[in-house]
Amino acid sequence: MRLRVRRIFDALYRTYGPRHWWPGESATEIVIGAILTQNTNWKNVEKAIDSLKNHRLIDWKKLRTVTESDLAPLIRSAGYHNLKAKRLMNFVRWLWTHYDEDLENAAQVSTSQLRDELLSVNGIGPETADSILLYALGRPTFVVDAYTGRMARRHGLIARDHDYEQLKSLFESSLPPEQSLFNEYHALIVEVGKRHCGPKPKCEGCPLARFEHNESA
DNA sequence: GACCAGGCACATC
DNA sequence: GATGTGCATGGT
Repeated sequence: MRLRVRRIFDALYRTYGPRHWWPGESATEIVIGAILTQNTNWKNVEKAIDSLKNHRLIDWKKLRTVTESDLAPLIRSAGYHNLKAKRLMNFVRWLWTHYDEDLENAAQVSTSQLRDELLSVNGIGPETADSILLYALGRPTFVVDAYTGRMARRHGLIARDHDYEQLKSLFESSLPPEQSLFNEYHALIVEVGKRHCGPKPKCEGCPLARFEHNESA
């Protein structure tokens, strides 16, 4: 199974090449994007981020000065705007309280401790926490998303539904713990996911077609 | 108009 | 522990 995890990566990389992820100009923008993209199309998130940029709000110190009701209309396009305004401010308060508004101050803290701290913030679940750790903080932690689960099920990596942590450890135990590899792999899964591995499989031309395929999955 | 998108928290059984 | 529901906009 571990070999298959690596072979799937090779097949995806050969087809799509490097993805240059995360699409964001700074760690701050990546964290904000990770929260805004929860269950949401990235295009809608980009509009919200542009709107925050126009208000010079991709900045933790500036974000300390606004309220949730200031923020919500600016991120409207990303959906769930009231909820996400709360979640974003929860993160802002956490960063203020624990790291003096600066992600760099988290550099000395172990990945597992940081992950636990992030998960304790209301609105930061496992995928968002891992996205922040991997893409904003450069930690080698694997990000699992809805595409990952479908791909793993349909292409014989797992028998049935596994929970987030089980899927995460399958990938992490199959690969050398390198940030650049985990970065690329997750991004490639999203790419093949968008093209072929949505709720309804679109298998024509899929680079994973030669791997076992469970039609019922 | 239905379905989907790079989740998460909370209620209920 | 599993399952269901609210949160919401914009693209296809």
